[in-house]
Amino acid sequence: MPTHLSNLEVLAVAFSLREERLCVLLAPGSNPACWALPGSAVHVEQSFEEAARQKILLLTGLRETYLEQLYTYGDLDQAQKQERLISVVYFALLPAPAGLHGYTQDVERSTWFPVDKLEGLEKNHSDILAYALRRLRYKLEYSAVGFQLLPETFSLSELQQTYEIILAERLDKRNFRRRILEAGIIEPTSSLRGGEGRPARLYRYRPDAVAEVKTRRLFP
Amino acid sequence: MPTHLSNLEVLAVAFSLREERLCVLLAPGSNPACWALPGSAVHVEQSFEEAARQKILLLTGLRETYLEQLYTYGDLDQAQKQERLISVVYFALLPAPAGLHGYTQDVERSTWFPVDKLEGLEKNHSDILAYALRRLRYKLEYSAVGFQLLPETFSLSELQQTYEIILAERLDKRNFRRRILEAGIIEPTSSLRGGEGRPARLYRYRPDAVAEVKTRRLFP
DNA sequence: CCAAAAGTGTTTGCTCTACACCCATGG
DNA sequence: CCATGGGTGTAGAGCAAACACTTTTGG
Repeated sequence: MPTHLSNLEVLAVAFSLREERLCVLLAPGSNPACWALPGSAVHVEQSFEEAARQKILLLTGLRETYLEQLYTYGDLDQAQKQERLISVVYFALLPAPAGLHGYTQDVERSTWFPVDKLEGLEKNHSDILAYALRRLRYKLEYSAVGFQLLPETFSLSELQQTYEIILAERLDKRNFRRRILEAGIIEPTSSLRGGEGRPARLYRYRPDAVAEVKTRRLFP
Repeated sequence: MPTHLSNLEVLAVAFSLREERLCVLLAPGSNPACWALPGSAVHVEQSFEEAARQKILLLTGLRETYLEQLYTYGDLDQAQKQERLISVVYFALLPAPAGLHGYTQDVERSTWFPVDKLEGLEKNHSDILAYALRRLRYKLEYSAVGFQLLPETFSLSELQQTYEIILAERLDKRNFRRRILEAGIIEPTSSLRGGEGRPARLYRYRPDAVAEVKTRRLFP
């Protein structure tokens, strides 16, 4: 069986909320005129997931993020046909700093870009991003990943805002609360958050309750 | 950036119906006491998907099958830590020959095994299979892959039987028909199939109607 | 005419949706 | 006491589930 040379990288499509917009983390591409999904070689004795996690840690300082394998591309290099670039793409959700606003980053010149108006991405990366985005919206509907984009505790209004931003549609407040609470995936904490208006009860994710959710769609 | 040696293979988890049971295609493993998912090296100038398709063609004679990438494993070889085996796993649905019975194969000594009582699989392969099976059941609920396991034309009873076998539960005949037909994913042909009892109208898949289906679950 | 499988509607309960007002706090 | 966002219930519509008999063919 003939084998051949291949290069291996992991790519990360990392989403987060910045100033009430869904953003993706991009780094300068190999072509300096383009932005690209952050990627990294996989070191010896490191799993794909570890490599992706490490890259995200490096760029954002966040270690414990939601991470899931998305797809693996293995197309041949157009120039040198003998050489194949294997890109294992991971999908990550990073918590927004409290209040949906927050930190900026300039490690390796990577930055957050709103997903809705992106151009000048490196070849193929727009397709990968579009796929990841579709997957995110999809997941939000039948699974319960929303709060992975929020800090450890959050109000129901913040959570609803998150869903609205990603799904790009308005949701009914009462229905939203009922469904999320009935799904049993979050639980109230004892603390409140003040601000303008009446203080909001803060909730936290119940890590034990992941499995149950898949039964029915949250937003059919 | 340190790179290192890696071997690349594609694996196929190919499902089909044999004698009213859901079966998976297995080949002799590298350890001769074990069965394994059929795999193949990826040739130069061949995409992952082409490699998977070719392997299935070789083992079953079927070329146009439903195929989708499932997951990529890249664990380190336990023995030689410098060496990594990258396994890109594909998920395939093969049409049963008419009437849910059918052809046997003995190419490369590969055979069909019912998924419900499997043992003696090669390391990791049971997990991969379990994952693929979960995915199949899942897909069946919200998407419309069921008839990929049937021949080109089929009766509604056969289709229902397929769903019942895979989901391992009984479905109501009238409700099943209504939903499938309302989903608009199949259309009646002009032919009937005789047999015992009243002849059944045959249906065919409408390839144009894939996108629509995702809107709502077929079996909530 | 009997056996065997195909085909067909309606009622009931439940779930989703739409909708408007009171509550708690800070200034 | 007023502005701001947080929090709450219900009625109606639409969808899903349960259910049994008639039709067509072959032997």
